[in-house]
Amino acid sequence: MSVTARDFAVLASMTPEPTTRPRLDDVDIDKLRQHMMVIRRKVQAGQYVYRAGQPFHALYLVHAGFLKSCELARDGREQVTGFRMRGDLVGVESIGLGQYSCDLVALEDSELWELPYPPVLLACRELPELQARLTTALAEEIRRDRLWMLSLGTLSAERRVAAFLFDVAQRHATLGFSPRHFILRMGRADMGSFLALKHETVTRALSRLAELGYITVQRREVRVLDTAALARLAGQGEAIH
Amino acid sequence: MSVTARDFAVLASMTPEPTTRPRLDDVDIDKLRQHMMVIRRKVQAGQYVYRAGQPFHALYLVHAGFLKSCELARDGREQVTGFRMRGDLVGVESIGLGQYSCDLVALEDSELWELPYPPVLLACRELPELQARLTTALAEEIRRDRLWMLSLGTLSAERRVAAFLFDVAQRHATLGFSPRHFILRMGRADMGSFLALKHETVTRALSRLAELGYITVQRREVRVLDTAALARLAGQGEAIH
DNA sequence: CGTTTGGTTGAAAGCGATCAAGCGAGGTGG
DNA sequence: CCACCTCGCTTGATCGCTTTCAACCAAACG
Repeated sequence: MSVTARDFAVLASMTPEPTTRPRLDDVDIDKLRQHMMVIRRKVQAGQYVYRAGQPFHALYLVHAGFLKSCELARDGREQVTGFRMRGDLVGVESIGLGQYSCDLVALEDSELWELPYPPVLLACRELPELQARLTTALAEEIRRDRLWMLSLGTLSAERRVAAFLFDVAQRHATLGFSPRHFILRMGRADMGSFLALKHETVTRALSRLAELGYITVQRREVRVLDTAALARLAGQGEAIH
Repeated sequence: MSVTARDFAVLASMTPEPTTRPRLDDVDIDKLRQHMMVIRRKVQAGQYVYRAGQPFHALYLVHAGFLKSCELARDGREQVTGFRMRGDLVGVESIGLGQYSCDLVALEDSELWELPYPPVLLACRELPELQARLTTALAEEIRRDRLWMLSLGTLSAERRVAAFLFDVAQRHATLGFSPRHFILRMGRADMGSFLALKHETVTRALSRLAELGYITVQRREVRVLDTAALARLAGQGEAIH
C-alpha cells in the first residue's frame, strides 16, 4: 500500500486541538490581548513571514502550520537553523538588532499571531510573569541550539538523522499528535541543511534506519517502530552505569 | 625567535583596561549594585565556576580571564560551545531551568562578578532598560550560536579555523587588544571541540594557513598577517556583486 | 634530568560528498 | 484520459576530506 496525494491531504488536515499546552499558553495570550493588538496572520506554503534585513517589529507565535528559519551569510551560504510548529515563539532571535537576522518561511499553509514588539516590552513591565516567560523562552532557545550543536558536532550522519526523527516524534507528542506516525513537512534537502548533511546522505541514513527495523519510511511518511533504538542513536538513551 | 615560558607570562600579564566598553557596561553594574550584592568571585585555571546539574542561582559577568562553556550529554559526549572573556555575560543559557545546563571552566585564572538571579529579575522590574539589556543579551547569544551553526555546517575545516581566528581577532579588538597578535588561551583539542574537528585537523589547518602566508603560528602564539584573507575564508569577506 | 603534556606531522582508513542515473508521484496540456 | 514533463527521492560508484593511528618533538614541570 502506498501513500497517495489524497492520503497526504487527509493527514495534513488532521489538526486536532492539542491536549497539552504550547510553550506560550492561552493564559498568556489573553493577558497579552489586554495590552496590545494581537494580529492573526496567514501565510501560504512557500511564503516568507519575514526576511533577514527587514525591520524588526514583532514576534510571532505559531498557531498552526509548519515553518523553517534560515540563517544566511553575505557570501550566499545558507542553512536551516530550525523548524517551527504550533506553540513556538519565533522572532526572538532578532530582538535588539533592529532588523530580523534570518528568514522565516512557511513550509505549509500556516497561521501566526503577530505580537508587535514594543507593546510586548511594555506589557512585560506590567506583567512580571510575562517577562519571566519571555526570558525563559529565550534561554530555552539557547539550550535547544546548544543541544543541536552538540549533536551535529559529535554524531555521525545516521545518528543525526535518528536524533532528528526522535526530536520530531517528541515535539509531535508534546502537541498531542502521534509520535509513532507522522508526515515530515520538509524535504530531504531541508533536513540535510539543518543537520549539516547532503540530501543523498539523509536518504541513505533513513534507508539504513529502515533496514535496521527502527522505522519505516516512504517519501515523507515515517513510522517509528523502535523509539528506544532511535533514542539510543540520538544519544538520549538511558546512560549505562 | 621562539616563544619562551617567560614570554607567555609577560603577554598574559598584559591586561590593560579595555578602551571600549564590554557588553554590560559599568553604568549597568552600578545600577545593579544599588539593587543587590554583586559578589566578586575568583577562579583558578582549570576550576569550574559551575557544572551542569548544579542549582541555578546566579548569572556571571566575566571581569578578567578566559573560560570555556561545555555542553555535555548523558552518554558522555561533550563539546565546547563557547569561549568567554571580559564583558561576556554567562549563565543566561540556564535561566528558567532551575539548574545549570552546562559546565563553565576557567582556562586561566579569572575573575567573575556573580549576579544572584532572583535579585536580577527583581531589579529588572525597577529598571526597564536593564530588562531590555538582558533580553538583548540573550537574543545576541542566540544569534552568535546560529552564526556558528552556519559556519560549522557550511565551511571546510580550514575555513572554520580561519573563521575562529577571525572571531578571536575581532573580540580582541573589541576589548582594545591587538587583533593582529594574540595568544590563544585554549589548546588545540578545545578549539577542535568547538569547531567540531579533531585536534590534528586544527593543527593541520593552522599549518596550512601559515603556509598560505595568512598567519604565523607557534604553538599558541598567533600573528595575523592577512586579515582580509581570513575574513574571506570565514565567509565574512566583502560579497561580490 | 626524566617525565608528562600538548603540538606537529605522516600514512592509511573511513565516511560523507559528489557525480550520475533512474524512479515514481503529481501536475499539465493535448 | 493519457502522454509528457518536472521535481523530489533513491541508489550506485567514485572521490576527497577529515579522522584515525602512530611516531616524534618541544616545552613545562617536578
